[in-house]
Amino acid sequence: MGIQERKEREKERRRQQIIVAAKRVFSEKGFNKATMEDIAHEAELSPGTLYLYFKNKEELYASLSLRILQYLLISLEHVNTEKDLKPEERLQALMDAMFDVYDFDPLIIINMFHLQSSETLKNLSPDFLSKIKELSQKSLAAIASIFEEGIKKEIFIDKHPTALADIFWALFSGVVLWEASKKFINEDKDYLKQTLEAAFEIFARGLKRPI
Amino acid sequence: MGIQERKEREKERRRQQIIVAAKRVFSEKGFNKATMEDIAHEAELSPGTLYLYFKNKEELYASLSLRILQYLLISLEHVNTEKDLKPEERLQALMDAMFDVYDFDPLIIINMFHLQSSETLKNLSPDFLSKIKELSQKSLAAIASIFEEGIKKEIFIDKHPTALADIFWALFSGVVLWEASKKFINEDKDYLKQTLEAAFEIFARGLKRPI
Amino acid sequence: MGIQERKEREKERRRQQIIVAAKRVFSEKGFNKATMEDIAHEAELSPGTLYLYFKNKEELYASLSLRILQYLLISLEHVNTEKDLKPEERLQALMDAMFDVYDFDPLIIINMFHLQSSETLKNLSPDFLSKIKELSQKSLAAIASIFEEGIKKEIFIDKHPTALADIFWALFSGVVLWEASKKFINEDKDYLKQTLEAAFEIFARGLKRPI
Amino acid sequence: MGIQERKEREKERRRQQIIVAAKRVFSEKGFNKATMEDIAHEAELSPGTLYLYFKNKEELYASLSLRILQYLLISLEHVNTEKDLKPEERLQALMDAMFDVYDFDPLIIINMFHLQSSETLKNLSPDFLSKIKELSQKSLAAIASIFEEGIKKEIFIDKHPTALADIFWALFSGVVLWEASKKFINEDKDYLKQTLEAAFEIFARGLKRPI
DNA sequence: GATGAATGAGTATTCATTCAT
DNA sequence: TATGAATGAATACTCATTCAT
Repeated sequence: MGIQERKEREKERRRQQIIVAAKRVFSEKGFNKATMEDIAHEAELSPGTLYLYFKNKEELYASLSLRILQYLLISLEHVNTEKDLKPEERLQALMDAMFDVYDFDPLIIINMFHLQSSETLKNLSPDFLSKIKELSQKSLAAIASIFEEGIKKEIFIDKHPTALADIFWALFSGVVLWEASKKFINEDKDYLKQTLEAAFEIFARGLKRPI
Repeated sequence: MGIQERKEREKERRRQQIIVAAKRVFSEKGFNKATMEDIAHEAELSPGTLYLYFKNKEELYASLSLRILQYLLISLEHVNTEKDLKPEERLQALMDAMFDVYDFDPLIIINMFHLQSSETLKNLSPDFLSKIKELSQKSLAAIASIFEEGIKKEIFIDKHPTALADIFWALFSGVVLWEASKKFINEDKDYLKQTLEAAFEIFARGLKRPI
Repeated sequence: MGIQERKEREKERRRQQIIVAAKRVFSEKGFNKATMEDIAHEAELSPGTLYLYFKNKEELYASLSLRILQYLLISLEHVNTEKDLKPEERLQALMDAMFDVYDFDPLIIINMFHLQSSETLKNLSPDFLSKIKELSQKSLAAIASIFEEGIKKEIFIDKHPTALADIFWALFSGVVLWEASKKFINEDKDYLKQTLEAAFEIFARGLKRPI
Repeated sequence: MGIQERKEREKERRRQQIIVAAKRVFSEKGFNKATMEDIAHEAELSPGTLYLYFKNKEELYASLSLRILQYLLISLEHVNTEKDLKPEERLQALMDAMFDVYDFDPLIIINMFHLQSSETLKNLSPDFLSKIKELSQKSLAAIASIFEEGIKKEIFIDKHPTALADIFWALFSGVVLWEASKKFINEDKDYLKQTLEAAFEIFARGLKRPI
């Protein structure tokens, strides 16, 4: 392992160290109330150091989303590349993947909505922004692709795969957000999994071409 | 009309004047960038006056949500009180009502999510908060009630009406938010209505008990 | 006196209050080391209030220059409008005026050089900037005008009045700056007046057309 | 050449390398906007290395002035040591020397004024400071010495040579600064040489004892 | 000597909120 | 009631300088 490579690795470790701290602080306080000093403190670094690794507060926050988008895309591609699945089975695999992604980071949807606010987008560097867009589009495309065979074989209803992907994603994110909201308002227990399961069940049935 | 009552009416008019101005400013700039001075200016009042009618910036913003929640509840109750509708017809009426509510104020969902962030809730007065919760719960209950007959008659699947209400609401808000997001990222045209229609179609079919 | 006018007057008083405080603090610490908080403290106001009257730190500093430029221009115009002065007498009046301006504010030249740095100019509002330029140009023109008659009557050498004005101003500002510098380096006594007098004497003689 | 000496030479080369880079960066960005990292980058060194050769940013900047002061002093001494010059001729040689020094580094005066600000002086090491003072005083003395013979021979007016040196230096620096300023404000062309020539002409005539 | 990653003190500016009038 | 001038807490970000390697 050359010196160059070791440095690169060290640098990546620092980034992760900061991201982990940022996630903790942002989760607890939300974007606005969390200060860079809080995060630096949590990461046991000085504020200045954060800026060696992230352009600004927005980009640090957005990095959390980037990470999850990467995880999401990999999961989705896995669903697509699995062989010999019937359309219904592949749909089931998609749903399982979404549960998995949610488990990996339950803040996924909240992060992503913050990310998409126009104010935030303005403060990101172009490079960063295009990475986000690319991952975002690929993920959607991956979801769409899952529906394709089913549509072609006339098992699923005759909609454009992209439209189905939008609806599927909207349903997923809607349930996640809504269940998070209910917690704030009703201080209920966490029904996320159950609701999501029921939602997916309805979606799956609604997706099938009526006989 | 007594003096007391006239004063009350005058006061209410001021509140509305401020709310209208606030809506314009918040829509244009978003919560963070909008300043109380902006709103005061738009309402042709002084900043101090705003605080005679609203406890603080958060509560002013939340008032926008309150207003729409009231509209929503009335619409939903209307769907419920209409007589002689078959479950499928009532479901259709619900969907139409949601389109209508969205037209009344397209920012509905965005407002509501801001409202539900824990940061915001902390700054609201208890009175206000309970009004919100009440309306919120009543609305959900109204939606749930729409499904009841269909479930009883075994036309709709056998889920708890509240669960179906959650899913329906999540689907609606998910689509609204997601389509808004896509505009930021892809600068696409506005496909909201189409996506919503397709989503509702799938939902309606998925809701029906399989034969 | 109407309410409007009284408010206007009150506002102007505040501006002056701030300017006086700013002058004290900037004189003592220089532009960079002086903080807005220092100035606010000196003015017995809060930092925020400074920004109600001045756009930013640069513009507050520049206001000091504006004030002196106004004084300078009035003095110079006075020299020009005085009647029945022979060119030599008018030149003498100019020199006296410069002594007077220096007494009014010995930091005049130092302020003005800070003002003219390009970094500073960028931070000024266009309105402010054009006021500065206008006063600056008028002052130069006023000096030039003082030389005109003498040139026409062939008492002074045959140079363009503007060129003479430049040289005169350069000599004045050069002496002021240099004597200020010497104080820092040599901690000498203040020879400004003597040096300026001698410099003016040489200039006056050099200005006369050789026989 | 011993090892010691070779090291010494190597060290001096590094200093020059840094000074050259510093000059480029400071010229382009000014003192405040120029960062030590900029300079390090320009010198193809690391920031830390700069501090092995210069105590701090101020002293690095001041080194530029030191360099030009050395050049100035040599030029002035050359004027003094030239033999068989009549006072008027020696005065002319002085003026030529000043043109030459300006050509060597047009930022000379701006640097020197920065140098003389009290803020800067506080940050210099005593050694460095006394070098500056020494060169500065010697240069003034050299200028004064140029006038001496002319005064003694009653060709120049009867002022103390040091006073004449001050005035001469003030005139030179005043013109340089003023012409630089005019460029910022009026975006005029560069009239420096012309103005300086005219200024020197007036000075030379004013210096001569009236008959 | 040279490096360059890490430091952390330092500050202009904003804006929700107040309160004397 | 209404005003709007004044407040002052709060914070992202910079960059000269250091020091372990």
